Amino acid sequence: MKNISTENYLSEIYKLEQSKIKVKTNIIAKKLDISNAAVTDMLKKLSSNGLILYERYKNIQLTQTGKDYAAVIVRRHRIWEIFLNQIVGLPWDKVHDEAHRLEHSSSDELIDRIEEMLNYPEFDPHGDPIPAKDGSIPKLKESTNLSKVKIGEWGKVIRVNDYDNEFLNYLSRIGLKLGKKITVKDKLNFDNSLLIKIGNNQINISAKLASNIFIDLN
Amino acid sequence: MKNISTENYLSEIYKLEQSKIKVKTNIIAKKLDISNAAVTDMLKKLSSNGLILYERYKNIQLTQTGKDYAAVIVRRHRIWEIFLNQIVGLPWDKVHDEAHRLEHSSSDELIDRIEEMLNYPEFDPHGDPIPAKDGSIPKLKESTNLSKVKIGEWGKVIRVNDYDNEFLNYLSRIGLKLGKKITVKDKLNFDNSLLIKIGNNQINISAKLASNIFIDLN
DNA sequence: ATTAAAATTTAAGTATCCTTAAATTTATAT
DNA sequence: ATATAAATTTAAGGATACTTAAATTTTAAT
Repeated sequence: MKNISTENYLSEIYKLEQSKIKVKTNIIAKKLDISNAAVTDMLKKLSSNGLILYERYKNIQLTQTGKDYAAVIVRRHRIWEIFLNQIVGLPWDKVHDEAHRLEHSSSDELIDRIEEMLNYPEFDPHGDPIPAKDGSIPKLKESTNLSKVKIGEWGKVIRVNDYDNEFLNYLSRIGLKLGKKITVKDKLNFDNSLLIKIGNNQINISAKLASNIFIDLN
Repeated sequence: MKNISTENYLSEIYKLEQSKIKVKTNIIAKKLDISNAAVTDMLKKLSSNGLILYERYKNIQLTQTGKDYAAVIVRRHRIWEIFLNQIVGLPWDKVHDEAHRLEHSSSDELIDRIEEMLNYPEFDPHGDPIPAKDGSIPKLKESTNLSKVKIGEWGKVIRVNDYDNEFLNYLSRIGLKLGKKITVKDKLNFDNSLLIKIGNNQINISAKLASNIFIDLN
């Protein structure tokens, strides 16, 4: 176990790489809510520790060592999330923050044991894949951003972004969970909002909200 | 949540006070495995933060604020220990270290939820009492140090010290658990070791080992 | 009461990870 | 192509929590 700060940098960079987003000082600073200068400082350290490839003003990349280590952290995080959700019964919008702290404080033995208890899950409560012990990642089903779904089409929710607790809490309140069927009934050009049917309810959701929900189209 | 270091100091001081041991720089340094100078430094900070009463060269005492905060940490630790032992299935000698890390990374909501799952236990897997939310502590049954038990007497194990994993692991291997009946069959003046009967086995244990086991005498 | 040993504190310095402000480099718009 | 904006880095500095070495105070032994 390295220090918490290093672990946070590595897992943010890892998640950005996974989403095919170019990794830059700026975005790391925003994600970690610290100054750009602090990030530059740390990038030099991570680089000299062989965890990332870094040249001034250029994009950042994890080395294989960095990637392996980051996968361990992300794995810890996502296994904790399922555990907290399924076994402890914490709601969707609480598990992320809790898991974010616990991920730095648990031995591999504990994580492996919990993984076994959960019967080797592949996806966390938000639909994100859980890296296996060897670093391999379960394939995500192809998905469509809800904001791109056309009127009349329907599908099942397979992933939601987990950045924002208010967002997740709202999803719970409208009964939106992984696996739920959603039909797009209408779209307003005016504000790009969507009228969706979920269960027996029809609700209007904003474009921004829709863009954080991913659908397995029928 | 304050920082990890502060939490470690407070819970060590708290445990020392609970055991009626005079709290001195020296002993804190040993418990936390750091230099005396570092402890002196930190005591000044804790004092100026109103968590302890401290005068140079004198004994140290928690203030009420410090005591309340320490109880929260010790509570977190011991609830995690039971959870890890009973729900996750970690052995006796693994739970302490794991809980020691987790105690700094869990919200009160999580701890309360786990406490509920465990049906409000009063003692941790080593027999130590769990402070309640209001800081009150379940009364320990009166106990006798095993090394003080006379030949022919018997009783049940109600607490063991949790300082040393090798010790705990050895107890497991000889089948010694909380609640087990132990009879003292003989004592050797030569080295103060004891011959004890536990289950159907008779074994010889050292004076030092015995002094870390506490018995509810018949 | 004196002295030696033990405990404690002070002093000086280190590593980590952050800050703001200023300087530099890169990207974008026209 | 050039000006301007945006991103990034450098520079200087701060808080935290350690370290070792030296100085001071307390404790214990005689």
